[in-house]
Amino acid sequence: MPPDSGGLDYSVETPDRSPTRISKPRPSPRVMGPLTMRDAYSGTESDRALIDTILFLEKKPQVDVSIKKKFDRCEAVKMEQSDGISHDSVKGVVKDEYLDYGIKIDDKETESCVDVWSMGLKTENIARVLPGRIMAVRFLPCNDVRMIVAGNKFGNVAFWNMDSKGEEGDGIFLYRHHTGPISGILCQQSCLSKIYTSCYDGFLRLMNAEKEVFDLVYSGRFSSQWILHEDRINSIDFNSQNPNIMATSSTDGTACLWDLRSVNADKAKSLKILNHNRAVHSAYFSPSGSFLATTSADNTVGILGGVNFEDTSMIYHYNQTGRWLSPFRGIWGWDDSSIFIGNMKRGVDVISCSQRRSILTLQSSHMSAIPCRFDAHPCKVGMLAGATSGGQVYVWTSS
DNA sequence: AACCCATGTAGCC
DNA sequence: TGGCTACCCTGGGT
Repeated sequence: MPPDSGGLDYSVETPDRSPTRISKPRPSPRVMGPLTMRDAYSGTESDRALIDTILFLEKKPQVDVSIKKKFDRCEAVKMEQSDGISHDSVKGVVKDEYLDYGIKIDDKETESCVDVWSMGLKTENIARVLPGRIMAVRFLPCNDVRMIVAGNKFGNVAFWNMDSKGEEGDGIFLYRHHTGPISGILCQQSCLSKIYTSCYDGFLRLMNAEKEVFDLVYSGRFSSQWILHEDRINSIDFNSQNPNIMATSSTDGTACLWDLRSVNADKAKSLKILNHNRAVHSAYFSPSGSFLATTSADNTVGILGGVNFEDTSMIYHYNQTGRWLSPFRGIWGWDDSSIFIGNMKRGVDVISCSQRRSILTLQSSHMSAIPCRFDAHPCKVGMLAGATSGGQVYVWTSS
């Protein structure tokens, strides 16, 4: 998080409507639930999203039972050629030197900390956790429990405890958390029980997972605001080395780098603008902070590196997801070596940062849908989650 | 400004 | 098994 709150008003308000737990009953005096079809069709809750959710809970097995094979080793497909790479500049970085942005350049060709070729998809690591399209997926940053948090377009949030197989509900707990699509989920390692969710409805909610208490922490009121883009902002990311440096991506076709210290002034001026030909759906810093990866509807993934991110490489990657899938967003793995991004062939392309090209595709016959949104486990290297528009979550692990 | 089109998934028959 | 339809309300083209 940036050191400056950016003028956001964090005062707590009484929620307009308490989010409601809708999974199988578990004793908790603080929340409503479980809901029934009668609830769904009567009173204020009679909206389509809730009905869909109830129907899903009543009818659908939560783990795909059609899967028969026990274990499917990753069918890694070697990319035949480096398609459409343009190397504008991939050289000339200065080692061990702090530059204008306060970001240390690391040009070492370090060995990747994970063998991406060994990443595989086990059937027990596949589950349908939600109805409808998953908009955001996150691992709980915890070494002890493999817990996944996913949010869908209806405003539901699911918790999937991957370690509680065979238990009631297969370790999947579903909450009605928001009234619109979940735009983001934030879990912090320092306090695992606090999970923030943001929503298209303008609300930011904090869930205390231990007590199952939900609080509205932010309701869209600004004491100040910045106009950074001409169109919708699709992603915000902060540099791990210098949290004053922020990256945004926008439907206006640009990804921008900002210095929050100067953005606080009247006029916002970006440090750098990367122009794409179409909407930019993500701009994420690499774990070390030395690189920025952008994903755009113009069918490119951009990698910015070098001194003040002046070296730009545009890598061809087909990103036309159409109307029913969430746009792809290339995420970084566990170091600066690779970027993971979904493809339209029900696979996950792994882009090598140093080679500036796709080096392999993770594929599996058990994937019935295209994974669009991803998260790399912050504690477990090689554990990657992908979420689909059908509510499934796939979790790859490396051997 | 109005309209049209493509896109993938799941559930139903 | 396969064909049909609802979903959805984007983003680009005409």
